[in-house]
Order: sequence, then structure tokens, then C-alpha cells
Amino acid sequence: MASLTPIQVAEPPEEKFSEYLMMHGHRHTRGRRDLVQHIFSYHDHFTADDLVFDVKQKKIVVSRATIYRTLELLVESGLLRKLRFADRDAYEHDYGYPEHDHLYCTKCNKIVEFHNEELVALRERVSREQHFRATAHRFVITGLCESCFRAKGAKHKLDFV
Amino acid sequence: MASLTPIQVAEPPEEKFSEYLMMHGHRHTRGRRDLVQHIFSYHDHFTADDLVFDVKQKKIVVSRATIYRTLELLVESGLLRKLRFADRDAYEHDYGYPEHDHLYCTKCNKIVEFHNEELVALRERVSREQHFRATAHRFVITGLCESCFRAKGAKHKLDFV
DNA sequence: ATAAATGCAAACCCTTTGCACTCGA
DNA sequence: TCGAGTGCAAAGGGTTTGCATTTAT
Repeated sequence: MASLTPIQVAEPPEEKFSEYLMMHGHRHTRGRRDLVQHIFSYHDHFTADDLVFDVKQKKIVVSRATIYRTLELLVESGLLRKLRFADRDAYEHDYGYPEHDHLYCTKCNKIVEFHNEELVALRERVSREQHFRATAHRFVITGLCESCFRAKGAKHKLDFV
Repeated sequence: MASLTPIQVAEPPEEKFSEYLMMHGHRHTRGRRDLVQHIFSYHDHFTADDLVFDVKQKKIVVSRATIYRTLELLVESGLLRKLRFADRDAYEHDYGYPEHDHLYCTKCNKIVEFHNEELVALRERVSREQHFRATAHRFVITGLCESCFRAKGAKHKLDFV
């Protein structure tokens, strides 16, 4: 999330999640608390598997199942956004960050974010032309980041876009 | 592919595939021939599973494994483009069709194509700003097509973008 | 003839789920 | 207390693969 400035938010994500849980009759458990805290203190984009790894490192006790289940709640509550890169689901902070799109380096898998006003306008224009009610979009520019381009070793084959 | 006009191409896809196979020391088998012919005579966007179904209908003999393997060759040879919608891989004709992007209806799963020059320019501009060497992009506008919007029954939950 | 292609079924990989146990409210 | 949450391990679902057999060249 390095390249974009966080939005000012009224309350920390942990608190927002608490509220969400309460509102929906869910319990505020140890695992959920630890996960949210971890996710919002460290992570940029990450996968469920990254969390499994991190959690082991940090000796946080939560099973893989709970991780998946908590991720779902975090998406529902608007704290995280679920994306898809390469061949698995990835998550990023949604709460407290502005709308943005991504550049994806196929060599080092780095994800860079950017925001572009024109894109939003373009999306609206295209939708209107096509009589389509847009609710979301996904724009990913795939290629090589500067350092990978310079390094230019074996070219990575782009599987799908 | 209905909404975009095909590009004039020098040779039919079947022939282009033949060349590709030959160039790479691959054999021109019955299954491959039948699949390519089928794909380029009928299909719009489709999944591997769609092919499995079609093939059964048409009494073409090719196993699921061969379908997957042939699809890979078709992507390598530039005849098809592999995309990802919802939770599975989808393919579309690449050879003989102009660059384009997609609108995706989350209710009826319809895929509509569109081409927008500005988007290409925007991609270049953003890439330059970010010192990124773009090789491809993916832009999907998600929402409801006109008829699904009118029908407006149960709202489909957008899982991920 | 012989290396490549095929078909089958098993393996894979990420993700989801059934169920008995645990724990938060 | 007692229903929601958890962990485990098994199931799911799309895709890939090992291997014996078939086939194109």
C-alpha cells in the first residue's frame, strides 16, 4: 500500500470489526482479534497462506479454517478487499484506503497501486454506452517493474490476464 | 465476440495452428484439428468444461485431458486468450480480434466486449509514471447488464473483483 | 519404428465444510 | 448455560499429470 496515502478514518479497523461482529451477533474471539490486529499492523497484499505462515511465526493460535472464515468476515465487513492475482485469492486493506488499481510485476510478483481519476470517468462512460450498471471494476496492468526490467533475465511467461 | 468487428486476417485460425504445431515439432492430430475447428466455428467466451460438453454433443472424441492440453497450445500459439472470470478460466478468440476489454454481468454471467482507445493511452501514461514496462492489462467492469438490472431479483453478491 | 499424443484415473492445490469439541456472552 | 466458533481432517472443484496405450510421421 506504499504508494497511496491512507484516508483519514474515524476509528481503527479493529474497532470497526468489533462493531461489525456485534451488529451481526457474532462473537469477538481471540483468534479474530489476533488476526485483525496482525493484518492491520503488518500487511500489504497477502494470501490466506501468507497468514498461515505469519501466524505460525508469531505463535498466534488459529487454524487454517479459522483464517479462511475470518477473511470472509473481514471482506463482508468492508475491512478487506478480495482480489485475484495469478492463481489464488489475495487480500488488501480496503478500509482506510482510497480506491485504486494495480500494476503487477510478473517477475517479482510485486503489486504497485495507483489511483487515476480518469479511469473512474472512463468506467462510467463505457458503462453508460453499453447500458450497463457498473458496481465495481478491476484494472491490472501487467508487466515488469523497473528493477525486473533492468535485470531482464529469463522472461516470465504471462499465463493469463 | 458479437460486439466487435473481426480484424481481417491473412489465414484462417486452423491454418495458423497447423503452422504453429509444425514449427514446434508437434503433431497434427485428429483431436486437435476437431477442437480448433469447433472453437473457431462456434465459440464466444467459453470454459474448458463448456468444451467437454460441446464435444460430447458433437460426438467429437477427445478426453478432458486433451482438451486442457490443446487449450494450452492454443494460448501459446496466440489463437486464444486465457482470462479468468468468477472462479474458472475462460478463453476467447485472440487471433483475428481486436484488443478489447470486458463488462461482466454478475447475474447472468454475460460478457460484453468493448474497445476504448483512451484506456490504452491511460495504461501507457500510468505505466510511464510508475516506471513500469506494461506488456498487458486487464480491465473488467463488473455489474449488471440492462436486462438483469431491470429484472432486479435477488442481488448477486460480488465476491471478488 | 518410435517419439509424441491420448485417455484414464489419480494427484494437485486452494478453498470449503461436517462434525465433535470448546469457549464467549 | 448453550449456541457460536474452532480445529481437524476430509471433501470439493477446477486443473494437471503419471503411465500404459495409441497414433502420426
